[in-house]
Amino acid sequence: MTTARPGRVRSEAARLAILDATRDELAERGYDKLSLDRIAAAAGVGKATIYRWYPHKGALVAEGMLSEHLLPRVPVADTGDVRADVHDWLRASLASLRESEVGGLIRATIAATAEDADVAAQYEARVTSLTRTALSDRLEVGRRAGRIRDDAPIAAMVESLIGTVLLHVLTRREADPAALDAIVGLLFDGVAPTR
Amino acid sequence: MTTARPGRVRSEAARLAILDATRDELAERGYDKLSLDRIAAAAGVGKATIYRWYPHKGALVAEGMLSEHLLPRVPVADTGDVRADVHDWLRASLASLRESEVGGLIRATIAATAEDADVAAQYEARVTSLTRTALSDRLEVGRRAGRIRDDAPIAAMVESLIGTVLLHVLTRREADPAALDAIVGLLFDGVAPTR
Amino acid sequence: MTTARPGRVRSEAARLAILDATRDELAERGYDKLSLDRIAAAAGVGKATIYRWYPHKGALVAEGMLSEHLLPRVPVADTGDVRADVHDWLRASLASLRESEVGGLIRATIAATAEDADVAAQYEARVTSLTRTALSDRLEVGRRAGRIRDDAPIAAMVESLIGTVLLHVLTRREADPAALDAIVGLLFDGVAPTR
Amino acid sequence: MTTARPGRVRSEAARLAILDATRDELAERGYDKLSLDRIAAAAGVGKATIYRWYPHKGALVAEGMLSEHLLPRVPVADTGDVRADVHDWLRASLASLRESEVGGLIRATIAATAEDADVAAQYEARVTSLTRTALSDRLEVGRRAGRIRDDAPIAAMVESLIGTVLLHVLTRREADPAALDAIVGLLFDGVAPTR
DNA sequence: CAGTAACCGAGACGGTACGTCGAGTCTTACA
DNA sequence: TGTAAGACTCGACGTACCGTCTCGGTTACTG
Repeated sequence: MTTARPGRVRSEAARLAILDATRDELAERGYDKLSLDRIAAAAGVGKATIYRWYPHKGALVAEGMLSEHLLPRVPVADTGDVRADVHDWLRASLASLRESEVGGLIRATIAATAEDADVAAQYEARVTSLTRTALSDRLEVGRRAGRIRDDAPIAAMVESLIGTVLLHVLTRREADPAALDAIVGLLFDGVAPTR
Repeated sequence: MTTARPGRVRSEAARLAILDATRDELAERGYDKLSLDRIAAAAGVGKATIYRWYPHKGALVAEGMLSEHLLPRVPVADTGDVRADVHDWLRASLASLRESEVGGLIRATIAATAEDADVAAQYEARVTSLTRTALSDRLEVGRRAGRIRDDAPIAAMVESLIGTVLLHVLTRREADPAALDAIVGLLFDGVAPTR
Repeated sequence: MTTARPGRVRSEAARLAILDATRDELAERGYDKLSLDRIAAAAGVGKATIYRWYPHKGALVAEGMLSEHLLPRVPVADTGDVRADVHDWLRASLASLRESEVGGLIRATIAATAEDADVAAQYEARVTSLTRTALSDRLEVGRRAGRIRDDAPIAAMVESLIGTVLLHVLTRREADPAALDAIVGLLFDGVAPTR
Repeated sequence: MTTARPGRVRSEAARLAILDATRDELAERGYDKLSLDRIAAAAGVGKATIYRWYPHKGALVAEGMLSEHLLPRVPVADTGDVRADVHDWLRASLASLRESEVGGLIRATIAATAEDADVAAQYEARVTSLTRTALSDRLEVGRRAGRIRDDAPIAAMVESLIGTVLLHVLTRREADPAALDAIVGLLFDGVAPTR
């Protein structure tokens, strides 16, 4: 039951213009060079309109991230072959970073996350958790199909996958196919001598 | 044969005071709230002295990082048991983040790395590479000792370990002992069914 | 019909605080040691507010001068005796320089005038011209009363009077009464032998 | 008997290079934009060398002024006709200001004089006094020749002449020939009705 | 359908920090 | 001892943003 207060209603056009302008700024200049003056000007919006809805610079970026406005999702396929599906997800994730706008956005996001605990919490709860769940679910299916050991540490594997992507983003490295194979091999087979 | 240019020599006292003040500011406020005015004041140094040696804020942070001034090193022990040594390194690394100053510094470092490609390159070349080498060397010894398969993807394993630490830093998570065990188990044994 | 632009209106309080602080700084330290940082601090105003309205240091000083804020006016009396009235004006003008604040302000004004052609033009148009007119008018009345020759070079006389005051300011000299008499005698009687 | 102290002797080349560079800077940018860094660079001299000999910026300018390095002298001729000689001096003085370098230098000098009492005193004692004496002497000769009244206020006349030149410099005005005639007429004949 | 409450753009405000430049001092190596 | 070079502290410059605050004006619910 919406309260229906009196007064003018929030302008959706302004909201979207702000988020679009934020995304552009973030991709182009990064988080700490983000300027609300510039965003307001680019969005054709008064600065006060931004501050009416977002208390901090961080809050604005957080909203941008957890909407569709900032980051593309990389889906986890299910072809029946877990190992191949994980491999593909990893390859696709690293490939998406090659598109310069996506790489810039993710790095901006990481910077925001590093600087601001609230942003980090939002990000974890509403963005990373989706990826985490998607991977977990796929691995769980693989386990039930017998492609993964019953007692396998699935959560740890998800962590490793995400951590690997993160490290590649920060070090701005290429996604070397051989290295990809090595990672997937590692996670599935481990390094210990054959038991 | 040093060139012996004319003119006053660079003040080592000023250099150290600047790096100390930078570390304190970084730990306390993070990378994007870093103020060179404040650093200069805290170091008892003119702002021009900072800019004489460091063209960007990023360059200053980079120098701070690759000296002993910013980050503690976590050594990799060799007790004969690779698995335990890796486990200990991971536990110690994650534990060091609990000390609030270290956590703040690392997050500031990550932000700097995300925002500035030069900083990232420096960091990779002079900091991460040390850890990477230390871990690789230890694993290599383990391999020669037969505790690790001959064809094991050691480089990938190192990546996974560092990526895991990174992800914990950014998400500000506790180092849950069970999760630690899971990660080490994963890396050594993989998730595939027993061959 | 005033244009009524959008946006917040200019703060009159800030404008006056800036001019007052400028006057104080100018009297105390002179034109080239004038610091906009100090003015802003003394006026309780952001530096940007000064720069928003005055593009140069010179423009600020110019505005200060042509308002009542910087210089006192010395009136030209009309007692019926031109010679005495001019004498009094000259004495009063030179006397006012003895008050340390006025002397400092005038010297600052002269420095501003010497350094900046725009300031000089403003000063001529809106300050000196008032004195020039006041003296001219009084002398013209004296001419009509027959106390001054019909073909007397009134404009040149005004120039001489102002130039004399100026020279005293710059050389920081006392207003010697005998010298005053001599100047007035010179201007009325000339130096040529009696015709 | 020169004392012949030990050590290297003062470099005359450096002294002259400094004064030349000072004159150029002063003519081009004026007193308050004078930069000792720039002077030192232009003169090929260390900044310390300037400060060894001149305690303040003002002292350097003062020395420049009272040497031949800054200002041209306008001589006072003696053709037998005082009135014409004074007229010519005034015309030549005002004409010299038209040369842009001289005008700039004089205005810089005035600014220096207005800002710094020491400079003003030096200037009065070593520059203006020369002009003052030259004019006084010529007028005195005229008096002895009967072209000027015995009781004429010669000092006041000199003041008026110098004051007039000063006012023209500051107001950046043309030397209008008719105005020149008027001034000379004023000083010789006064404005009072014929006695 | 008039009031009025909440919104909107524009843009000025007090501040903080930026990166640069200049003043005046000090420290080298060399002459 | 004097000199060129150049690093030093201090402080001002003029610009850019921050987050706040009026302005005049626009919706849209409410009495």
